Amino acid sequence: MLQIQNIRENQESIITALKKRNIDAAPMISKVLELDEKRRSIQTELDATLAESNKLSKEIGMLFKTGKAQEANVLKEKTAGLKEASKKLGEDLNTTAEELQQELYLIPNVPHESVPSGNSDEDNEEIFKEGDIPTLSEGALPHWELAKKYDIIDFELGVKITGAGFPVYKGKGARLQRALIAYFLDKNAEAGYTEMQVPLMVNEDSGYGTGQLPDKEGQMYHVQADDLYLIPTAEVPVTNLHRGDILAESDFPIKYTGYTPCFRREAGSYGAHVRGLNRLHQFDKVEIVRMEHPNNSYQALDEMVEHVKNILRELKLPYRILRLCGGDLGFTSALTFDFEVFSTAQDRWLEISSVSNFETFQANRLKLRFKDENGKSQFAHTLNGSSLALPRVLAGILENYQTEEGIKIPEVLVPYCGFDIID
RNA sequence: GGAGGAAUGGCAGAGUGGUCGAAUGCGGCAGUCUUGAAAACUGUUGAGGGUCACACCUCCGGGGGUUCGAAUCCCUCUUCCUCCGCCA
Repeated sequence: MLQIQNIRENQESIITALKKRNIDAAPMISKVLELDEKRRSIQTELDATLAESNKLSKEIGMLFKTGKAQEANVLKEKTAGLKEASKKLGEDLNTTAEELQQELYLIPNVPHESVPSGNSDEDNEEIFKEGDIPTLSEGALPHWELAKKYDIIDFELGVKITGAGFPVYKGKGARLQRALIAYFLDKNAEAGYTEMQVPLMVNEDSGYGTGQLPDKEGQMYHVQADDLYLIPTAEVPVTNLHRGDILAESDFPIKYTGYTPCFRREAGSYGAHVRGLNRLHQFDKVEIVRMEHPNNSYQALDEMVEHVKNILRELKLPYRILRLCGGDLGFTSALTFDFEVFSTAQDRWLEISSVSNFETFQANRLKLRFKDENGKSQFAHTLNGSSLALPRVLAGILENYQTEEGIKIPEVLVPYCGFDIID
């Protein structure tokens, strides 16, 4: 959520920047400013009314104390009108503030200056590419065929017990997945991220805190009986760890990592591109989250990008990095880099990580602040990234590492797996 | 799930209708002293709105009510503690 003060002061530049997202924010902005104006004028009027009524109450108290009950009763009558007025003003204030809040929820984050304009993922800017694309032998298979051939992932079994998009990992497939999780967590810990195990269901406040609500209501599984949401990413519970906090400057940087299953309804996505592991309702992911001083957040973002690069290098997977264009940028993000692994057998790029700086957009909703050097409260910057999303990394490994003898295990994973080939 | 008790500032903990945004202690910050540190002493120290800056307004778990006036009384929700039940 954008800060109202920021909108007041920079409306022109905000509207210009939001054009990169292909939206004309001018009507929203002027509505917000209008409501803000209205809110403040009601507030001022209410304050004056309350001040008057507080003053009278004090006088009445004094009069009763000194035994002048009659004079007090005269004053009492005067308060009746004030009371009525302040009640009405209070109601107006609430409705206006609520309306303002709802409008503010609709405005996405302002893209960073480096974000290119564009309409869709076709306009994302490739900024880095690395790793050799393997030459596979004749008859190389996509991962869903490999999964069947070596009996390591069973999609039909998942359908039986739950439904489409909930695969069952078996034997060496399960072990490889667990190895990846452990390997990612170890790499993250090595880089100074503290491992956290967090709840997989969150309340509504947490959903609003990181921006999934109200924007992406339909994408989360909602447990209605208890009004809880299954997390779509560890970003939600981990970032909300500091909801409402006022940190000291010396608390920065705050670096967390966490492994969680993620649940996404992904309503309405079917077809060839969602086959196998490409898109699931439940998948595993290891996430990194940072809370930073605003002066340092872009350096932190670079560090996160470098960190993910290192992991992919070690796994020896061919990958590229994209700077997302305005049209593809997430609602809450100011700048996002996507990592994609090239899946040779599918002959396409698969998104495996997304690393973003939200600047103060989430912090404003979370009320996550810190005391600056002057002792003033300021919003912190929040960032997060996948390091990494499991299914597509798994798909990439299965497809790129397949040989006639079987699927080789990347060297760094062998100690975690306890075997070096799936055959 | 049943029965009782509780929720106050970073923490501990007073406050049961008016001068309480709230005593006191600890912690934090600044200073005095000291070669430096510690101790001691002095001062300072919640958040939000509003204003050029003041004034002023709101907040004592959340919401609602009584009253001229609520941290204090009433209703309700949530959470925590104790006991019982169930249970990985």
